[in-house]
Amino acid sequence: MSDRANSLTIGGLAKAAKVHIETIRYYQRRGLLQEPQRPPGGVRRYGDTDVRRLAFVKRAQQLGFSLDEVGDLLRLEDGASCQEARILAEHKLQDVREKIDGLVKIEMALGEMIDRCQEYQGRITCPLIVSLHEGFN
Amino acid sequence: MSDRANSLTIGGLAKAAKVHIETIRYYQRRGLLQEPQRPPGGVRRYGDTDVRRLAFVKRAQQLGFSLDEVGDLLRLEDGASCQEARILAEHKLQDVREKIDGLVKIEMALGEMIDRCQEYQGRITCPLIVSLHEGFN
DNA sequence: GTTACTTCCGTAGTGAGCTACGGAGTCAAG
DNA sequence: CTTGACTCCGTAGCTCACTACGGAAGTAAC
Repeated sequence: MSDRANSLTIGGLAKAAKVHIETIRYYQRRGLLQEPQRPPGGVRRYGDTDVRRLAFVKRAQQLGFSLDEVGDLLRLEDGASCQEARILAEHKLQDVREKIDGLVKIEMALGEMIDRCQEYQGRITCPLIVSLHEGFN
Repeated sequence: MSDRANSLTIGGLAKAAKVHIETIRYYQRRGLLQEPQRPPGGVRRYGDTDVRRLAFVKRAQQLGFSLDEVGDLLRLEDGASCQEARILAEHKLQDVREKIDGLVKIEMALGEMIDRCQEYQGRITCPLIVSLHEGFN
């Protein structure tokens, strides 16, 4: 709606999208966000499409896509290549699952170490340190 | 055992500990690994204690400790301060749990997106891209 | 119309954890 | 004793995603 107005300066866009100005400029340089025409002797204006695009980038990032991959996604958007987007997402899903598995192992190891530390409190050798020496799995 | 021999050159240590030579030198610069005396006109030699220390560092890293934190841990080791080590580990455990929670959310979101992509295959608008625009939670 | 904030733009710096480079010195095999 | 691999050392570069800086031009409020 207010998109046609394109009323935001870069600072307003930054606030609306909750990112730093420099991040916007950085995304423009990386080609993730287009730079609006600058009126001669004026200042660039942004609108809702830009706010939405920033939200898209941030959301994809949260989902574990790197900025390069976000770029791919944005290019797919125009091409409507659902197939390719799905393959990208499937790879990401696998990554995410592997990360979770690793972290769960770490969680268990840390938990055990802390428990043992609790039990043996006051002894000369800290079981946590010993565990670190021994390795896990 | 072969520790007293201290027979390894830096290359041998790197192989034994499965890290790059440059990583060893980097850890020495960071104070995580001590540099053995260099015999005049000779080459430094390393032993099992060094292999074990590298294993310690790598393991702590796997557990999500930064190299600075590993440094703390190594200092605690000598001081036998179990209490402090436990506090460090408890903080790390919390971090790890938060990371897991975030990733599980992402996992679900990605899974759903892929499912929808499957269903709607062939349509003009890719549901995966649409999801990315909508946000999750 | 003056003051004070923004924008613009390019370039440089940050942090974490390495990785590479280059030239001199050292060691081990044959 | 030569050849070729390895070590030493300092410094520079890398990746990722920003973040900061500085000076000129534009804009908004009073």
